[in-house]
Amino acid sequence: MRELLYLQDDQIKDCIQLLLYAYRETFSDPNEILKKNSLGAAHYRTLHLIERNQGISVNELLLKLKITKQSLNRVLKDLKKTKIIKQIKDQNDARRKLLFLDHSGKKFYKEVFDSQKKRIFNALKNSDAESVLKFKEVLKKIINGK
Amino acid sequence: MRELLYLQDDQIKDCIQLLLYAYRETFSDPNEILKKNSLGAAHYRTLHLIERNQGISVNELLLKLKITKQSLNRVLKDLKKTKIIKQIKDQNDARRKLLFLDHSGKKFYKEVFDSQKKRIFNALKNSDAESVLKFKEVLKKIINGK
DNA sequence: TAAAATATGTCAATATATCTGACCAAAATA
DNA sequence: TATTTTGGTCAGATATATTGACATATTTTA
Repeated sequence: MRELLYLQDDQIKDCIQLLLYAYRETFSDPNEILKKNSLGAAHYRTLHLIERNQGISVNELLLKLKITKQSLNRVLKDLKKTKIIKQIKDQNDARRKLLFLDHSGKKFYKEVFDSQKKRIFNALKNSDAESVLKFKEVLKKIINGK
Repeated sequence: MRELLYLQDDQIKDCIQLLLYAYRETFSDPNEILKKNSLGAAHYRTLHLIERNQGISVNELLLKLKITKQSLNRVLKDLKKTKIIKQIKDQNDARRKLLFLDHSGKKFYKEVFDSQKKRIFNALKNSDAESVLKFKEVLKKIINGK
């Protein structure tokens, strides 16, 4: 069997370290703005998913976040109180409460996203289209992998 | 100016989400083994860096981890107690205490790393060398970016 | 050599984000 | 009608981090 350089342990450890740093930097950028609004990283992760999946139900959100509903509820309560998100009963199934960005939510989301966007934008700007494509492909394989 | 598709907000949001998922999955794999040894993710992050940088000092470790020394000390204390790491005085500067894997550390690190390796290994195995290269390049740009 | 700086460690209080487990109510479904 | 699904809540525990104060040993500097 051919020895593939990029499959050696050292290379894999490199990847793991890069992933750790990239995640940490990307998700620490919005902390300042979040803190000013008495919110934390957990609120942003949730907000991000609601913005990307307007009308998502609580259960669906739980599956994506992989946390307990007790944890999520603390976050949702804070986001509702500050009018960042709202919940609307599903017409077809009144048990389900669908989540949307609320009044102050759109402005707030934009603000937080912009603080995080720069880092990714610059990285992609300095890469060619193909690199970005491959970058995403490998990430997807990691997510679905094991 | 040409409109680059991969620089649009939606694409950037995609990247952010992929990064979040990839990080979460990769760093949740070792949790089971860690828990069995009464250790957590923080211990592994530290252990990983010590393995990759044998002989690193506490201060250098702090800079890489970006946490306070009080936080790090809890982690180091646990890792020393269980003979996973050891500290040896720097010959040239006796204030500095250098960190190395200890007796049970090598075996334990291997075990934990292996639990995390599969996911990355498979992802890279199913990618070509160039993709892996580009993947790492973009990650590096994200880390150094903003 | 005395003073300042550096490297490490510790104590205490607090914040945050998560967990487990128990329980409840409304609505849909079998 | 009985069961399941969806959402919410209370209480207590754990893991990881913070701030701020202080202590000790060692090295560097004035």
